[in-house]
Amino acid sequence: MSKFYSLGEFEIIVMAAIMHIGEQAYGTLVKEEIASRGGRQVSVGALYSTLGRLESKGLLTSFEGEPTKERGGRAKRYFRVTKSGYEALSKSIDMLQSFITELPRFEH
Amino acid sequence: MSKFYSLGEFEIIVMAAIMHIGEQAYGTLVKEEIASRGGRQVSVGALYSTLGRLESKGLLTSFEGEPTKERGGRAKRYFRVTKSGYEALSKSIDMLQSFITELPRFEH
DNA sequence: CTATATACTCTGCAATGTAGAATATATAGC
DNA sequence: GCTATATATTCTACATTGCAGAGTATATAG
Repeated sequence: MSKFYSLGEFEIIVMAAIMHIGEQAYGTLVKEEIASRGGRQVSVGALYSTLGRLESKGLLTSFEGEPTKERGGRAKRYFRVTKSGYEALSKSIDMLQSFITELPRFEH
Repeated sequence: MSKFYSLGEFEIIVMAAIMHIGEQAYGTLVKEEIASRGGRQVSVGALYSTLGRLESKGLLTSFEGEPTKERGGRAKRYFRVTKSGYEALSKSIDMLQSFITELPRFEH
């Protein structure tokens, strides 16, 4: 029986961003996806420490890729959401949705 | 200009639960609302420390109420979401929605 | 006045969130 | 083959949020 992990807010964003990107998901691209989709600034440190923690819990896996063709540089590390990662993400989203859908209007 | 607060996952749940309850929102009832709506177990400590932190940031306000009519006991402390609290909640929700709506299906 | 129900406060620690410097490693051009 | 530069990740350190349970306060009932 695998442990159930409840995801934090940023963890949800990172996991979802990886799913949106698909096969090409690697650190820097995830960072850009978050910036463009959510309009949210992310530091490299914030992102990679979260990626590492998610992987150590088995919610993500990663493998080495190749450097960028055009200009070179360090090799990419690609990330994939695992089955249990997807389950944790789904549960976290469902729980959140039960609170944030049909949120009552604010009355001063 | 008021500071913008990005909310954590549990903070979102607590704020939303208070809005769902409305005028009668006080600690123990919020705890029950979270348990029934989200199916999520919450300890008293987790809840009140979060309520206190949200209030100290001006996202919630509170005031003393009366004890339970039927059986007595300690007086309730009622909570209300403030205007800036609602704004922070809305922004956090919008950002999350931009990631979790139309989430791609998982493919092994 | 004591038993009990209701409700909140306190204390301490674990987990997540965040930033930016440091490091690694590829290509291009001389 | 050096050096400059672009690409990308790792490391280190600390702040904030999440979480649990014991402890305290205070009302009514009998």
